[in-house]
Amino acid sequence: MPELPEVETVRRGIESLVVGRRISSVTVGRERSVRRVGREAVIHGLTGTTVTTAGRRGKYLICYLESGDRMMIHLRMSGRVLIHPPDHPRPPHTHVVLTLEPDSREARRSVTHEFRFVDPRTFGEVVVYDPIDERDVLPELGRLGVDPLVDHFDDDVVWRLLHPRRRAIKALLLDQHVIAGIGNIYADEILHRAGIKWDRLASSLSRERVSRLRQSVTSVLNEAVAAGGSTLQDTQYVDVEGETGWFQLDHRAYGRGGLPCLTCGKTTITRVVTNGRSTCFCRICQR
DNA sequence: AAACAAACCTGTGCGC
DNA sequence: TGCGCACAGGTTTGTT
Repeated sequence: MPELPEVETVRRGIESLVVGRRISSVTVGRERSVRRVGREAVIHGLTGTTVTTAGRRGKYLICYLESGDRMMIHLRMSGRVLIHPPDHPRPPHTHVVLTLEPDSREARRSVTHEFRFVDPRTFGEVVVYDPIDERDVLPELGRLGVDPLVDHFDDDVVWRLLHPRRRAIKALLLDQHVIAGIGNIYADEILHRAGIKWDRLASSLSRERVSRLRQSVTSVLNEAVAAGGSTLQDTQYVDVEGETGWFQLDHRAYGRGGLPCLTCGKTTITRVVTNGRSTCFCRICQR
């Protein structure tokens, strides 16, 4: 579910509601959500400490702790972070709960809250680790590609990344080792706005078209972050306060198979399935 | 190098 | 109303 804009929205929520507040207790319901390091490491690593900074790379959330350790959260398909008062009913599939002490300096932090990691499909995870062990515990972090909003991301960078590769452009956009943070929704939106068909080989695109693609990546992701991400019909994705995003109202391709193309108005959006993943695009606008 | 399938899980929506 | 099946935002691993 959550891609870069949704994860960034969660990161901002943690920044405003969690950073600086002591974690007084930790409970882990489902071991699977902490499978990487185990229940004890998560409980001992978090109890009594404080999140000092909330960071993100691609779809990985990384909270820096006062103890020197770090907490990595990946939401995968169905994970959510919710920050609510203890008397607010815990949703089903609440697997990890951190109790946050009040912070009298700010009204919305002045009472106890629970930081809840909720995840029906349990693909997501919470990892607490010493940064010295990062390479061993989270080897995939070291293999992440450039983050379009965190790293330097200009036409030259994107050209060098894409042009050498004889691979369908959508597959490259989705490849977290190349560019980190884009998933199925935003890949379709980015390609639609760039006017590029999903199966074009990256090596066949001109510098001008790669430049247009880079602009599309930047503008779509920034606009989506500004809108608080995309919440689809099932309302799976919400921010830490339970609010939906709004970028789905600006979708022009994703989920619009059979509906008119809002850009050209001359045809309908085509939906194809490859590798069990759906792709929506316009046969006229995208070539 | 790249394409593809399967695996990890649960919930939802659809057709019958 | 109930049942079975297809399908869903991600990522890794293994096979062609």
